[in-house]
Amino acid sequence: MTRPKRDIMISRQITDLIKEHVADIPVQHEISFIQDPKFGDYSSNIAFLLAKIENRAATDIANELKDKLSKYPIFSNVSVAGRGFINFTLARDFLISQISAADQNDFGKVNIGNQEKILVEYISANPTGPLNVVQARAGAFGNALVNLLRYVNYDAVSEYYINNTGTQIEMLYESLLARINEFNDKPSLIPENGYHGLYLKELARQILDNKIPQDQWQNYLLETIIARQKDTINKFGLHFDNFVRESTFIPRREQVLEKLKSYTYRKDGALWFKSTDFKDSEDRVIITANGRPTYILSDLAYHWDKFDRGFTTLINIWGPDHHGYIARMHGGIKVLGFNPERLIVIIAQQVTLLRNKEKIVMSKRAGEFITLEEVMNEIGPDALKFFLLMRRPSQHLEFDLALAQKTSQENPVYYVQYAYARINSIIKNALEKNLSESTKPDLTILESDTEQALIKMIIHFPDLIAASAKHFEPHHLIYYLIQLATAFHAFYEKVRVITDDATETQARLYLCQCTQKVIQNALSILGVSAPEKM
RNA sequence: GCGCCUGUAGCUCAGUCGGAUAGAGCAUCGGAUUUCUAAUCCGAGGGUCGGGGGUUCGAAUCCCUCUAGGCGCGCCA
Repeated sequence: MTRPKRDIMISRQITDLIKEHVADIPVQHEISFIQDPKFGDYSSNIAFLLAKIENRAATDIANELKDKLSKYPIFSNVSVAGRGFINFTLARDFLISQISAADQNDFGKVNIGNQEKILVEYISANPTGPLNVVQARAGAFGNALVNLLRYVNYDAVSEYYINNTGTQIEMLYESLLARINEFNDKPSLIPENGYHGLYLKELARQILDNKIPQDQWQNYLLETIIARQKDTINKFGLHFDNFVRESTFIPRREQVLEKLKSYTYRKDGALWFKSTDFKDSEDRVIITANGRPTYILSDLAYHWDKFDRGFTTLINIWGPDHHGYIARMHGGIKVLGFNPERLIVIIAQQVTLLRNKEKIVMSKRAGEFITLEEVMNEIGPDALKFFLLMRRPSQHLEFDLALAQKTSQENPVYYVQYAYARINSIIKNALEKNLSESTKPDLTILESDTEQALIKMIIHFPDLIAASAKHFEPHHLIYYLIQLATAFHAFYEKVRVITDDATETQARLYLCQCTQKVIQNALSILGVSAPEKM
């Protein structure tokens, strides 16, 4: 007998039942996961919304619906609370029917994206030095976001844009020359806006030692820095589908200029883009008085190319110093003939690093910064990612490196990973005792409070994924993982998995496996490893 | 001066985009292990959601205003 495939999202299943009694469900309708179990498991705000439309009391509507919805066997209880909430408690049989889907490797995958092509561009650091911690944050976030979008069926692509031309690159080269002169005992002065980091001194040494011909210095410099950045990215565990170079778009700048023509004017020898027509605070130079194109010209060419490649949504993750850049980009994109709303800019706010409560001021150009490499070496890529992803991107983030190390024992990443490792150990023990997994364990015996609570957390996973993806907010997964781990640890303390009772053992092993799969799926979206043992 | 972000427990932060008695971790205090990993569990205390006004059935959330902090404001990126 075939039945239509049931939706794995609890919220959708409940909504479907409400739909049988309410013809038009307002878009603001929400099924929320209730944290406090005394109210139930999920709640609906439908009565409030209908009250406004029908001009009736919310409690009356809620009570009517309650009577109608109570008859469905998926609920063990439906109640009305507050001024008109409808609260649902899920029936045990229903929980069991849902958990039986949770040992699938793809559990939690829901369709939101419909294979829409979406491009996520992040980090895109200038190839002028080592990656820093803000870029680490953008990196951890972008990587997790791409994974999350793919999980909900977007055709998501990650891209890193390398600004390998322009004034900054020349400045970098001049700074290198100064360092080389330094070694050759010639007069040397790093330009005022140049790069003072010691890595350039080290590179200068390398160039001299390897007797690199002078006409290759600039290329050697750039390629070395780019290679090092990529190396750091790999060590941090980030994956990019494409690395795109700004130089690729030089030919296309002309076409951008052509399109922008009616929104440009000459002043003081420069060519200006009338971005104030698009809510920018001032107009912007696109060709300088000495004939150089500014950054935005290439960037517009690049974004034009993104749209040409068929992406319908572009997400850019920028540092806080770029917020003033958004208006002109949106303006430019509009003039190019695309919908500026299709470019979504997420600002990854600043990261303030402290060491022993003292702020570390970071400026790449001044050469004072803690690199991503250094932080990673101190606290490890997993803990660093987890930490950076815990905060929503708009939140300014501060953490003390000394503290992060000192409290690493209580670090939430270990708490979650420990749950995974614990389960692994249990399963290993079961295998050693030749307890074969039952394909159809009798799950009805999972009736204790901690078991029920754990099941509820597990089957909520698809809803959590959907909500996180919808708002581009991977940080919800962190809080979910901590809750899930809490539910598991509580279960572990309360009941024994491997006992003399075969039925009980198999049912509990099954629950462990489901928990483990969910932890694994969530961690892998975040880019954090799931260790077999700790 | 203009723009962006932030202000929630002692500390670091969530709060499913307007919903119920505002939550978690850390820290503090008090308990738990002869059994599958104590990197664990159970419990307690701790709040004028920066202040004020407005919108409505209902506001930490939306609007206005004040205030505090951070960042940005280049013919750099």
